[in-house]
Amino acid sequence: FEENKLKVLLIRSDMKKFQSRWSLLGDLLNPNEDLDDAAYRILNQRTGMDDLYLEQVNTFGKVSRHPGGRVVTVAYYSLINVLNHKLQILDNEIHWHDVNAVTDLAFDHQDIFETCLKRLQKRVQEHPLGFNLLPNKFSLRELQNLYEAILGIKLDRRNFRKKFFAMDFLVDMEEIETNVPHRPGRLYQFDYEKYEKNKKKWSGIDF
Amino acid sequence: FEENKLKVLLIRSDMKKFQSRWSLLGDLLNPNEDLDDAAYRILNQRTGMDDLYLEQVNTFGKVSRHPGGRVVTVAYYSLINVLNHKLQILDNEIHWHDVNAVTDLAFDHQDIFETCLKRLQKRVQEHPLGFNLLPNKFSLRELQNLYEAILGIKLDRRNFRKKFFAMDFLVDMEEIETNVPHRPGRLYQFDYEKYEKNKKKWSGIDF
DNA sequence: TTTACTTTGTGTCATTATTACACACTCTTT
DNA sequence: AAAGAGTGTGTAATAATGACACAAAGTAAA
Repeated sequence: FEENKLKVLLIRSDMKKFQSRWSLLGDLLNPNEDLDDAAYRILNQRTGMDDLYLEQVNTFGKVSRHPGGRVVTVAYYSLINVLNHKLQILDNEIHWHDVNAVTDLAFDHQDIFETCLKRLQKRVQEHPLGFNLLPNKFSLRELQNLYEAILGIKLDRRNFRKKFFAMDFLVDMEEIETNVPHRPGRLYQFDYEKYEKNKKKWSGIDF
Repeated sequence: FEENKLKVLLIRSDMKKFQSRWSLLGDLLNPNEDLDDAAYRILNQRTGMDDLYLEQVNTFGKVSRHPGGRVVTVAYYSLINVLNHKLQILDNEIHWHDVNAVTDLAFDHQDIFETCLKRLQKRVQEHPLGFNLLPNKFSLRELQNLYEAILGIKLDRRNFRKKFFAMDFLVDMEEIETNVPHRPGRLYQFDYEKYEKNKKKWSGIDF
């Protein structure tokens, strides 16, 4: 999430057939490696990042999906806060793309991508995942911009604030934004503990 | 779904290690077979049934999950109307079990089973899948019993009826139940076409 | 044939959640 | 000093939900 846009990390395909179209990151599962561990390892190897939200989405297993032979792909998505993690993009064949501008990916990756984005859109309304994409302290405007970017819709500012305050897991840090060209907003933190405690009686965000 | 209970089809494990504990049905993916096709084929081979609702749920890939070696399992669940399809249970090592009485399955199948059941509980509140488990014509009591069995909760009869009528895809067949020891209820059909048309502006059932 | 029993079918009211909308305030920039 | 931009807050109308009661239709048993 950057400049109020939701972005996805893509790499140029190295297959001739797809003549440098973009594709999702991926690699092979090792024989003695748990599937979830593999997803984590691959993400870590490609981005150098650690301690990330990672969720399995779906498994794609059409015979024809990879020109090189039978490949079954288990798709995961991760939420990466570029600011926190200071991702080093070593390879200039790897880039962040606005999710609204992603088209025509290599293999069946367009399908995989859209499935993952839809899953994120749903999940973010059921659990407070969004915070993984924000700095530790954030203003409500930043939070709202994030939700609008993920869901692709405009939200009413007053109702948005009401809703989040009612959920009662934002902690007022008693600080305000700096370097904004207007009246600065208050900064908040997400209270993971409080959320975990109240999880049971909580059934979603729902915009 | 039988006798107002939601049931799952289990088979006795043939592995010594699990000394005839129950397990889910499964088999191997063929080299030149799409994953979804394989799920369908396996279901069909084991049950003789056709034309079923089938949904991929999750992929389980812990190294240690199968004592015989590395097996990655892609879990699907299906909704089978036993009455419509007249399942022949050829093998007496295969049985329907009340979902509330399923414990201690072989392998990691308990985990898989619970994941699938949770998915069904969620899905059935987002899409009208339930009809796959009912006869073509059904009374509102049957429908409510089904939802109660799937969700494991009691629902208010009047509100339930109101909700379904408001959705407006039940067709009144102008017939009534027979062979019930009380006042018979009207019979309804699910109108797939109407549902498909109105799908967009429809966001769930939500009990 | 009468009575008890069970389940159907329906309406209303109180409560809660959602939506839409306006204005004074604070800080920055010119 | 004035303009610009976004913050922070309240309220009223509307819609959705949940709780609840009673007459009617059929069956079963006396």
